[in-house]
Amino acid sequence: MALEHAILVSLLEQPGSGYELARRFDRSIGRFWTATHQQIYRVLRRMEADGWIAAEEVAQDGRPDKKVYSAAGPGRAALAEWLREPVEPETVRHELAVKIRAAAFDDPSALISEVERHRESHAALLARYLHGEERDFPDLAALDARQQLQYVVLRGGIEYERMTLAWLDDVLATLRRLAGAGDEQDSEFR
Amino acid sequence: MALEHAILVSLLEQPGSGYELARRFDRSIGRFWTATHQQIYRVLRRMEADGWIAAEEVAQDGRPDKKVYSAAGPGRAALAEWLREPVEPETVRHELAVKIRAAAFDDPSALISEVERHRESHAALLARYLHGEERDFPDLAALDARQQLQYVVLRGGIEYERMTLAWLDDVLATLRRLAGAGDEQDSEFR
DNA sequence: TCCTGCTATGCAACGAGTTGCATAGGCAAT
DNA sequence: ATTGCCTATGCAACTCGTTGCATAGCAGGA
Repeated sequence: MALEHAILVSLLEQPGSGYELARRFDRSIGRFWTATHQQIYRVLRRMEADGWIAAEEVAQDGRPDKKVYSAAGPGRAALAEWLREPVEPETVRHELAVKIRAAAFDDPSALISEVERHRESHAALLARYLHGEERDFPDLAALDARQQLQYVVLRGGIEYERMTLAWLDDVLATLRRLAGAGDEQDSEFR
Repeated sequence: MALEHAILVSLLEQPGSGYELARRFDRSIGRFWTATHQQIYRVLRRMEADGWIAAEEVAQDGRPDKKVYSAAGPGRAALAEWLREPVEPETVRHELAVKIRAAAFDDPSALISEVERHRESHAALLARYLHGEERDFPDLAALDARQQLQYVVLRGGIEYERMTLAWLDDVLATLRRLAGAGDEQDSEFR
């Protein structure tokens, strides 16, 4: 499990409460590691019990109190140890790929609007990444080590989205070709 | 959950036993949807109970009997229904991306050999994809609908691996630059 | 001969992840 | 006034996924 490590990294970059972490996982980090607030709260409690992180109660006005966590020494040590362990091969779950192969046994044209929706959401994400690139990394010469590593991960996201967009266009062309051919075949029976 | 649907697609493409399915998930399908034999057996039993698939006991000599499953009518109907439902946004788990950001709080050079190993395994996978492309899709003009859809998924895999290789080179260059800078800084203290 | 490995299926236990719901105050709009 | 949304945390129940182990016959090599 690496959720604990993803949380540690996030807390090292910036301390925060469970709620704040959940929102970070919905945004930036969440593009590389997803988690719900339930998971995060549970893991935070375990990590605090293990001494990986330290909590501080913070009173707020007009809002519920929050517990702000930050990474502690044992947490940093655990992270360093994890870094030296080999990663297990990524488990991939490409639902759309399964659907595309499934379309062979049904009507391929039924998938077109679905793929178009995917295309749009990937295009929107790419735009957000590019915006973040301009905003967070304007001066390439002035980046410290942490920023350089954040930036190379962002570049990976950008390239992934570009590649995915091109592939989805390829998929759409294929589906439309098959839908067209299917129509022609139907018309032969008239 | 889409494991059931991935299994249905696989059985529609070619009937098989639980064991055979598990091996397919280790190979071709497994690049887009992973599953262990335990999961597969459990889901197969449920699907058979629901009438989605039909089983036939097959005696073999020199080997244990096997149960060969094939997709039944209700299974096809369930698949068609699923095709019309929108997919939930893919849950991504990019452990390496987390590690790269974590490296900012430890020694970046400790990650280099890890990334190199990843690079090699992606290069090997790309080679296998390209080999499969030559073997399974030599005559592009003669592909039926099913093959065209399989091929467009394979093209996605190929482009993904190419993109990943390029990104890992980018990551390696960044890590080496940081490792070099770290060494130089150390040497200033001598 | 023994050990390893392959085919083929399965149980039991655990850990990870999801979903629904609850609390509780504040804010803004209808 | 009521409705709905936001911050902030949490319980309980469930499903999904993983790991370890078991059986059982056959094949091949040390």
